[in-house]
Amino acid sequence: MSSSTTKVCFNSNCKEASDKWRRGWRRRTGDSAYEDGKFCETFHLNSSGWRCCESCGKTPNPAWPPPSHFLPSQPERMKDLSVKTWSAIAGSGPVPWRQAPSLFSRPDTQSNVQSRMPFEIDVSGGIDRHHICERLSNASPEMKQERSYERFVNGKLRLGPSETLQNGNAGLDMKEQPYPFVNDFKPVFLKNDSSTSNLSARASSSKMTDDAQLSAIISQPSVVSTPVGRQVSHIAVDSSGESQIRNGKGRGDGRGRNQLLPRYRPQITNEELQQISSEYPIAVAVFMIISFFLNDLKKISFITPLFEKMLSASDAGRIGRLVLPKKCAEAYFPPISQPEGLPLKVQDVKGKEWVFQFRFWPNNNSRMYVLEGITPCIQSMQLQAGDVVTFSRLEPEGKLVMGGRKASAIPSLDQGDEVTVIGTDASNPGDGSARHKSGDVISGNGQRKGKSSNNLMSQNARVDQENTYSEIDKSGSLAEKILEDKPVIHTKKSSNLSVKNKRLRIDNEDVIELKLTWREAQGLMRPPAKIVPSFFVVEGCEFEEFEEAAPVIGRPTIFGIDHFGEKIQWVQCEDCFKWRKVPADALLPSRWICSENVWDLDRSLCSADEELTKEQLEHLLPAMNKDASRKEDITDQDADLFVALEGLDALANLAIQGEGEGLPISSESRTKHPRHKPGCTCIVCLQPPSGKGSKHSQSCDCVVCSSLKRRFRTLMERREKKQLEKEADSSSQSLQWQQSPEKPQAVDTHAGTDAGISGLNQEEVVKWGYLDEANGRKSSTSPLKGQIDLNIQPDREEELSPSSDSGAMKHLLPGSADRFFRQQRSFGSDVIGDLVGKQMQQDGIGGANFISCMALDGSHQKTV
DNA sequence: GTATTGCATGGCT
DNA sequence: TAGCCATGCAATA
Repeated sequence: MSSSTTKVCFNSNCKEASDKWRRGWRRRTGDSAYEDGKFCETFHLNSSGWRCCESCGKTPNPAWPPPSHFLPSQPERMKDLSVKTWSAIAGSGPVPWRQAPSLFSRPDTQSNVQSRMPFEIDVSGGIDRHHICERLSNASPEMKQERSYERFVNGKLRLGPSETLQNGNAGLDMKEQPYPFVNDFKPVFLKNDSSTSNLSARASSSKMTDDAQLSAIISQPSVVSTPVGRQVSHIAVDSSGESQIRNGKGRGDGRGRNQLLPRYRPQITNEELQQISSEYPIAVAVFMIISFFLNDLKKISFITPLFEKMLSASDAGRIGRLVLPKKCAEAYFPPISQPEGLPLKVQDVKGKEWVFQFRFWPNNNSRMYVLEGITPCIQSMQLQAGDVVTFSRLEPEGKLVMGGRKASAIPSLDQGDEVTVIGTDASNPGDGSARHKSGDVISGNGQRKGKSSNNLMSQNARVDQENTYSEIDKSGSLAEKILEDKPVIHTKKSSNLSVKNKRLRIDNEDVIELKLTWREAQGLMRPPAKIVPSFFVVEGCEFEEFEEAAPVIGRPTIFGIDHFGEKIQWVQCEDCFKWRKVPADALLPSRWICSENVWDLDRSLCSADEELTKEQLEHLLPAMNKDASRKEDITDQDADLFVALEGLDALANLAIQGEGEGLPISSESRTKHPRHKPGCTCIVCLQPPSGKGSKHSQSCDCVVCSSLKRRFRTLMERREKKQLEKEADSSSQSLQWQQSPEKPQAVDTHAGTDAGISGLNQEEVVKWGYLDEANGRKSSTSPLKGQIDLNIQPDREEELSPSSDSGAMKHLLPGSADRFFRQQRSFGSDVIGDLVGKQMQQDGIGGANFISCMALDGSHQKTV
């Protein structure tokens, strides 16, 4: 208690003078904000000066509304406490119920809380602040947390673990919410004319002590606040399940103490609550707030959303049985000991009363609770499978209220973090597949990860995912086609996918397509704009690492080399479909049009001529089509055409990016690794899928390549000699074999009759890899397939497992050259170690060197 | 033959 | 791995 020489109240607005001063209200934190202040005993209602310490200069938390918001004169309170004002209260001020405050709880910012504990608000004539604060100070950590209402962290609200947001699943993962979020909350109350709530009875009892009153308040769960405009309420279901108070009485048997699954947490919409409480204006809520401080909680009742459930096909079927979540049934419905159960009166939002049979079946030493006879009610609400039924309770009378929500009206993506899959028909209530779990399908933010995002985050996730899909959709014909062809992820059985994987099952066919989509997406990935990646090297491969941002989906382009030898991209205008040349490092949006061609203003209009000639376009498009197509190979006809047009020289030029000139590079040469830049020649990017093809360029003269070439020549000479000997011994058999229909059509390496390879010797054939893989087809347009392949093991050519790669061995044919050619095209990279290792051993290169070579394979210009 | 009931099964968490 | 629960299905009305 500080004494002062002044005899005037510290509050400048107070003109009282006194010799008997007391120190300012002691704060629970014990800080001295008002320690040296002097306050008279009178609370100056209309003054805010008392809030601001004129001694130390400390002011109330700016998040707090001015005091007048809390305690205007009675008529003014009703007027001032608009929804907007209320929201401020909900977010920062004294929130008289449990749920809304818990929205903002966060245990790691206790100090903030302490300064803004609602019971510290100076309510004149109300609760003894000191006493309450003492109680709170002495409360257990859990209680503190429970009562740690709102906190701000860097201007944002952090939501505590026990909170439930509009999607009903927040609180599993703390996410930041922008502060305005709290403005969305408003209470919904019902007027109770007939009875007095337990809360009000307790709170309004004049005999109750403040502590008891506080206890009553704190333990009272049956209050609802709903976010305005977000259509979802906050709920009275606490995560601990300890608020299972029915008619004001807790569950003595501890039922329902376990946490409800997020998908059952109610997301009752504002409209629903409003519908239920249509005759009770928001002003009642305001009145409730004020009444709380005035110890006048009479004539108020509450809606407590209990749980909700998405209707399964069975639920919505003719059977008329609604399977109730066990925990919900046990927590919120009357206890039943007999399977027959008991009739349960439920009122719908229209006020119509239904009677269902609440019963259970024994099931695996457990119970399966059902509501029977719900069909009329379901039909009355026009609900179908996939829609959601909600159960609420009117307090204090405990009347059950059943609501419904159409699937198409579900505001959140997730009920437990589900996401809407683009292309699904969410409006089809019979198809619950419209809702997906993010964790299962796309995103990593799902509840399935054991965490849950709040609704905003979910919405963001949805937006992101939509964008992602959209970008893929726009940028890739395959993706687009997939989305067109597969608008809905099918399920095997039920039309109701609800929330479980079972209901999200994807047919194998779809899985394949999704994989292809992913492959496509990989090809579309680009480094994010303005993001400078860091690089690290793994086994000689340089990787880009984007720590701040993931690669983005860009418009598919075809990389090439222009006439000046510079790398470029060819990109097609979304509108006019003309191909434009842009710099190789340009990051293009998924939708790109000529007007965005800032690099070539002459061709920044769709009316501008295309730079590519028709012939060039012919080369360009097959590559593009191939890239976009799900087909792994082009047809023989295409190959013939391509080879005929360009020949091996063209292939050679295409084979390695940068060695061609003026010709667009096949998309096959583009990076396949999403984190590598286009044109990257590291092993990851050079190596075709499944390990086929070459990792080394045909011009490579590294130890491995030169050794292999030498070894190959020796082997071929030896085998040719053997072959000639055999043929001399059995010329007739040889002739018969040559006429065999099994002889491959395109493996006549000696004849050289195909266009483009005429006159080539074997080495050239090998060099350019004209011969294709196991199916014996001619080379595709893939330049990579035209490169020499080190995946060869001449000494083990007949020992290889058919599973080594591509099943090529199944098609091995007589003739060492053919066999060799085939194998050198088909062996997987997994055998290269053995192959080259043996080779290098023969060549006197140690194993360690070999390992080094392999490690540096992707950049094997380095010395081995 | 149809509807209802009660239980069993199996996918999923 | 236990428990939940969607659904199938046989028994029954």
